[in-house]
Amino acid sequence: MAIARILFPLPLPEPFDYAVPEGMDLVPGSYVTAPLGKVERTGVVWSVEDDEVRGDRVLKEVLSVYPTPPMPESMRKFIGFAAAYTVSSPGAVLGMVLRARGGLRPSPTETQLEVSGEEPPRMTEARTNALGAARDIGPASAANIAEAAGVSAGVIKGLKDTGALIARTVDVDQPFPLPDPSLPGADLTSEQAAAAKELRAAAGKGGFAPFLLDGVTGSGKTEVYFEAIAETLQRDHSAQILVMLPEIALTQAILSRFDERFGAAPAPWHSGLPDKERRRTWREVAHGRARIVIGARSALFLPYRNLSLIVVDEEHDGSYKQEDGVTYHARDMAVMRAKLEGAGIVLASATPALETSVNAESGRYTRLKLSARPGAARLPDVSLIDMRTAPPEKGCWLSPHLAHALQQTQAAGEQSLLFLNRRGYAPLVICKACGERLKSPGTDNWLTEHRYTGRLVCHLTGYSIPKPDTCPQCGAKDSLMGVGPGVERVAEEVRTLLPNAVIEIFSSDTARSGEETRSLVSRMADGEIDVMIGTQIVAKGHNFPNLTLVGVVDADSGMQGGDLRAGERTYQLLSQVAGRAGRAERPGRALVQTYAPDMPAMLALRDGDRDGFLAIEREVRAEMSLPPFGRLAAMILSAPSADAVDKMALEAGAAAPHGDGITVYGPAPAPISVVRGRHRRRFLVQSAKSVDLSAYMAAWRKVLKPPANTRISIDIDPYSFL
DNA sequence: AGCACGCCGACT
DNA sequence: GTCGGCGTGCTC
Repeated sequence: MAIARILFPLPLPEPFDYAVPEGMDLVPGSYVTAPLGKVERTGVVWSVEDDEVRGDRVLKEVLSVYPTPPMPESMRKFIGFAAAYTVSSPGAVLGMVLRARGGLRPSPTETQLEVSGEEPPRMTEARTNALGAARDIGPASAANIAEAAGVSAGVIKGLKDTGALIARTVDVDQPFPLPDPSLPGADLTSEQAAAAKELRAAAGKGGFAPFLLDGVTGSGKTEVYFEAIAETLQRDHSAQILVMLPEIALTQAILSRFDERFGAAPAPWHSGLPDKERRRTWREVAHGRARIVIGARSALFLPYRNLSLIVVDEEHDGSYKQEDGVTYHARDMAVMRAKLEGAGIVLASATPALETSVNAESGRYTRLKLSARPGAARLPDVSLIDMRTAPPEKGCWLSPHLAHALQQTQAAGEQSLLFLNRRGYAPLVICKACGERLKSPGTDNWLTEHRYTGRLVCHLTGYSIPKPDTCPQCGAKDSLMGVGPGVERVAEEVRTLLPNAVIEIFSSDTARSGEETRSLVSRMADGEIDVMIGTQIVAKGHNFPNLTLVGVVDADSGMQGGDLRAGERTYQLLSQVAGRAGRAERPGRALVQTYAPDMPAMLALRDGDRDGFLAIEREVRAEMSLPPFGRLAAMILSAPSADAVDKMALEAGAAAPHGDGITVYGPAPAPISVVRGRHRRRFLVQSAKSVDLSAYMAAWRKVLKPPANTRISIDIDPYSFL
């Protein structure tokens, strides 16, 4: 009897053994169902053993096999690798792969009707209308035809019975149209053409080949990697290509650019995709029929049959780091996956992560540089405003310099963008009478005042209350006062400064839906808005041709929190924001307000000296053996009470195995020490580059026996230190 | 992840 | 005296 070892999409430590019924054809990678406890579950065959029965245990039998092609070996290896690296179980990683259950079954079908050309024996007005509608909208369901014709379902049925309408069964999920790589690409500058040529050469050869496409904002990186996609499609007629984007960039605009270049929209994948589309994309990917997939980080875990090229656009973007559940960095995992698949990979960015930049310098990645913007567009002039010598007036947040620039810009009929990464009106509310700082219950987080909605909101937990009239602490009336700037307050200041200007706030509060976002972006692009005030949502990829002034209200705010990437992130964010200015013919300028104009990040930003900035950052990290010159991992313990978590942390610290070149720091309260009523403590573990830190963390985790209620999570390569 | 088993509060 | 709350443990 054959035994199948089946991995389930659950956090189980290993695959489970099942008997293979006589005549069932199973191979490693087959998608199957099998009884697990009381229920029937879907899993993947991890191996098939021709052996006799294992021990004396009676095994349950595999129930059924799905018609989906088996998961390729490279994918199974990738799952194993990802589980070991992230210190989670292979089943948990498989859980990320099998998130569209319906994708395993064939497409649901629908009965559609179309006109046969035959005349019904008796014609009525309703019948004429119905046949007309059926002719107009083509094959459609009975209900749709009835609605389009404004007749009842009975009329449609009558026509079907006479043979004037004929029914056929069609799949609800249609395959994606095939991309055509032979369509002409955009006209490339000589620099773009040179980069495209190198990518085409590598894509034509096939095999693992990592590139860093390092191009300033607006230099046309997309057109260049389109050429690599075209070449890959041409070389291999079953090749699949994954283009990853930060979640926020998955807009209609990028889909239409693919459509224009390849004559077909790509298959989309992201967390907000409706079930029906998710199922369709999953199925088409698994069958190898979806050729180009465009998706957020989770698209890396789709079951491609022949993944040949991965593009990671905006590779430095923080949203590639998955923070809960299985914590992984999609860019790093993508490189690993490309290696296992023997696929090409292109990391594209205007501000590459230090990790990526170091890999390019060491020659592990080939760097392709794009230094010019096509046409007349120039990078803006950046100047720093020293807020110590040119402070704003009391109660204001814009220095006289920036205020003046806003007035000039409006007078010239051009647009301004103010950037402040703080939602709401004021990030802190205090009581003038007793000094109380209002916090979210059970946490240390300040409540942010939102004047537009009249509420106080915790941005971490979502807790929100109407703004009280009296201080909850001392009861003083009308004593609560917002402290510090948010976008709403800056908008108020601009309204006073420019009474005739059209001013809009662009933040996750004002752009809740795709519709609202599109409307704000298109109104700005069309010049209908004079001053846009936005949070980091404005930093990404929008093209505003008439925008000539970018003001950064508080460039220092990103530097708090003391994590190792603060300087890097600030530089990336600010240079992206500054890059919004001057994308068309008009030159742009960026004014950056800072209290620390001597910081390397600020000086580099002013001078456009990204490489100088990276060089300094690199020294610091190398000196301290921080990534990418060393490794980091975090272990976070949480429990309902501070006492319980402290006790557990003490035991965990004592149980940490000794390891050469490994230092364990902590326990310390995690930077957000209380989340949803759970108290958290964190260990930070640092090691040399050569150490297998995942294995160390796994060994440590294994000797810990967390008491009831305490939970342990491990984060390899922590990014946010929160 | 489900789904069970298992021990303590408000109902007929 | 039962119904049911969700805490803990198992699933080949």
